[in-house]
Amino acid sequence: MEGVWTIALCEDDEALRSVLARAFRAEGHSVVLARTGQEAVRGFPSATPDVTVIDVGLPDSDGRDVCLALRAAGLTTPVLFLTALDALHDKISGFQSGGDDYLTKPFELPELLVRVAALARRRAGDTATNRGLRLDPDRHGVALGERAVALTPIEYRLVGRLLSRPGEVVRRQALVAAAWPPGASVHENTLDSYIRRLREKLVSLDGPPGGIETVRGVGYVWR
Amino acid sequence: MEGVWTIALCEDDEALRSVLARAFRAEGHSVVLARTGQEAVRGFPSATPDVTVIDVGLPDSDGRDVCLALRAAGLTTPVLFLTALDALHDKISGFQSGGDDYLTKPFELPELLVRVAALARRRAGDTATNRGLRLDPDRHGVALGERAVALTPIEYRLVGRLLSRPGEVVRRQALVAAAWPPGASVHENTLDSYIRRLREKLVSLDGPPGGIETVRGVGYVWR
DNA sequence: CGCACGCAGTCAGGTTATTTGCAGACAAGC
DNA sequence: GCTTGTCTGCAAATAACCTGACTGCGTGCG
Repeated sequence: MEGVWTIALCEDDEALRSVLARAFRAEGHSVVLARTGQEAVRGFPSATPDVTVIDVGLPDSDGRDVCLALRAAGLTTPVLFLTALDALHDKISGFQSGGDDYLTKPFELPELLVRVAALARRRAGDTATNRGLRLDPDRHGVALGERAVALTPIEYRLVGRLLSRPGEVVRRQALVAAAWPPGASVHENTLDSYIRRLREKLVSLDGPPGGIETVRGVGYVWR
Repeated sequence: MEGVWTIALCEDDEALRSVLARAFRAEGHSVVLARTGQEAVRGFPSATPDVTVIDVGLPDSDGRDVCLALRAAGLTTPVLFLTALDALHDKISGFQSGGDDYLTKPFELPELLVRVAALARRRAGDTATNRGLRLDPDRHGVALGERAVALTPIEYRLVGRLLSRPGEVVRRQALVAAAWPPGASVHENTLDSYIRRLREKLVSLDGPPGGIETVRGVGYVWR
């Protein structure tokens, strides 16, 4: 896994939705769910996901309209369409309503995961620069200009989560959920230890001061 | 259309090849053609295309091996695989042998054009070379200057995958997928053993130190 | 046939990096 | 000044990896 992302999923089928959500979480990503197009349009923009997966065949509206509505709401994340329709015009119109990829049901789970990863990676390349600091998937670390440090898997997922939305407070609980496998029992203090070590590694890059700030009683922010 | 590119196409079927070539040219791109994997490996690197399209089912070799060979030869362009196989493992191993997209025959021409355009648009910048080490397909081994060592099939595919993206961490899972036939059950430790044997063989070439570095909890990098 | 050989896969034990938990110092907010 | 939550340094526990040796399988050769 190259990074830690937030994935928005809009799917009406109960079974499929939970399978996909579990699969994404198993890879360490956070998931935002919606059952209907309406829910998606209401919920996704504020979640600012890294990738959006939308079922075209929603009960209340066409997934492509949802995509357009999301774009209109200012969401710029890549969109992958999921659909039972495999006629050509559907694919093309999927791409043309702002979609970035297209997958026909039935599909195999790993293929979806791979494609989602490809989309997220592309986006990360576009935007993951925060004051010069960027996640470096190649080295599995972070880099600032020339300098770079390697990170352990947990550290990597932690910065990934913080960097993904600069200026936004991330709750301790959310960080734990992002960095540890689901269901892991994590001692309160363990997170503190990691933050400490992260800060240590980050100063070794000696960029401008700042970085991980703590918000007492809530969590941490990247600034 | 956003630009004019050079597209390399490796396809053995006469009819399909000319249809595709004509379609690409109709959009204003230049096209470099190859009938066989051998031709592709010889011709594509010097053509430095923006996108490479490879048929997996070539008569003389597996398209994925062609991809590995091209990558080893220093070609960094995105690769789109074309294939009649739509079984899952084929798709996955396509992605993991360094492919960037995958299209199953029969496909509709506009879809291919759209995907090729997407790849060309996000074409990555050039990357580093392999410090003189290169894959030697004839001997089925690796060579550094004068010296050369032979490799077993699995070893060969492993270095191939590592060399294909120097400096980029390759996950254990991806290495397994690249080196073993799909669905093979590979004991955790088996990969370790192979890496060990590879390192052993590589020091016998006594080039500069370095080579395969391990990234704990993730995979390995070629440096 | 019987043997040697190279390749592939396994195992057990040693060696590290990573992860976790503790316990005391510190700082913020009431 | 007291409580609560966070920081820090450290050491134990764990998991990942390395290593060397061993087994089984097939191929080719005498």
